[in-house]
Amino acid sequence: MLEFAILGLLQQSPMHGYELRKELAAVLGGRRSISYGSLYPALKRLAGAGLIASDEPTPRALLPADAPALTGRRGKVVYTITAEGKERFAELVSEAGPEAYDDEGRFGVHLAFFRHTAADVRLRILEGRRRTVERQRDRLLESLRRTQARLDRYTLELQRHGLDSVDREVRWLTELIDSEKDDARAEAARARPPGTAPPSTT
Amino acid sequence: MLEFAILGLLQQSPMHGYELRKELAAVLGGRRSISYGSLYPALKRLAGAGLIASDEPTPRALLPADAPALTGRRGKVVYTITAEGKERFAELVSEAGPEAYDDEGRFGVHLAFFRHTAADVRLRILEGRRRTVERQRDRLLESLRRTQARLDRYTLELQRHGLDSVDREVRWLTELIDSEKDDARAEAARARPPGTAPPSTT
DNA sequence: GTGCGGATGTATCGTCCCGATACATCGAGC
DNA sequence: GCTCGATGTATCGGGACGATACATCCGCAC
Repeated sequence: MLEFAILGLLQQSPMHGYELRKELAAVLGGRRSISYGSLYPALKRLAGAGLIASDEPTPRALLPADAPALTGRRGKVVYTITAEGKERFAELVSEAGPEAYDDEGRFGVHLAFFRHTAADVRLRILEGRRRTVERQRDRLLESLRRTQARLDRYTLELQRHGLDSVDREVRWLTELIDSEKDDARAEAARARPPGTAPPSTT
Repeated sequence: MLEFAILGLLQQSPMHGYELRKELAAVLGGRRSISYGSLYPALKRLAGAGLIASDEPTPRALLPADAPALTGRRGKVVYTITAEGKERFAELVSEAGPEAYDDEGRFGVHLAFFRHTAADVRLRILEGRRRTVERQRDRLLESLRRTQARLDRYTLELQRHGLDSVDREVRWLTELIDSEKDDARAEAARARPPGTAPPSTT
């Protein structure tokens, strides 16, 4: 997931770790952020796989003679996506199976890069996510139905809030899906000569 | 966090792993569940620390003579909380610092066992959680304000939904806090002789 | 009556992720 | 002149997760 997000961000422009972390936090929706303990190993893995290149500039070049021996003096490391990295990103961006929507974080990353995703894949991911969240809601409802009586106020309140948030997510996804379908219809109408019958909405 | 939840559940009654996992999922709000890859190591840690005892019954006792050699035949393992475990749980339940509310999961567990928590600690945890979530909201708003222009529809939509969910959580917490304060007032009124002046609401 | 799927049940392994921590620089404000 | 917070790179230990393996029992369909 992290790898995916990193490739997506580096696709836009080269960055170093610090920027990457901030952009990542924005992409992830702001609620949960990524730690350096995840970021740097991920960058290493990506570099090892040849998907990104680390550009380590000014390793203390053109120094005055009184340079402090060899203190750490780490230079900024700029990461750039490679051609293989772009290929890999294209692959990841067009995956439409459960791995694209079952995990919340992963789904968020897909959504963040939807502008690089084909329209039909977008729709499948959104609908898949909706199914996943609906199943969560059903499980929650079921569990609430069975245990409601012997729950105290706080647990009940927690479940209620969870249920509410799931409901809202389903509604949100439905709006997105509807708007996607509208776009698709408009697109089809644009490509079709006027007066022709529109295809049925399956 | 897991340890905390396990102790809380075993406080109510002894269980084996499978039950524990299901109850855990309910406690966690139903959205994210715990895997065995987390559960069993946690149980081992707790047993190692003497906070729970594993009761491994019927290790193939009273078998007919034609018992199948020594096939695996694992017996059910029932876990029981020990006296030290109860002490530890009491400690955990009364912690009111950031560790109680900064992490969502941890906060959820605290809430789930609020009936074992003193009223003043409850209030401090709820208010701490609200501050944490409000800070998340502020960061999100700030980031939205700065980047709004150059964001595409999907990213924007994701942020909007995130913001909405944060807002809802703040409102929910406020309701809980108000209701806690009402309870506290009622309690104080009950303990106070009629006609005495109520304490000021700080 | 038999077989098959799904719930119950215990457990491990590799991989990834996180929090804490260390180190280093630089601009702003006190 | 000094401290505080942002910028910046990096590691380490511990913990969580997904995948996987294995075993039992029950009900339902064929």
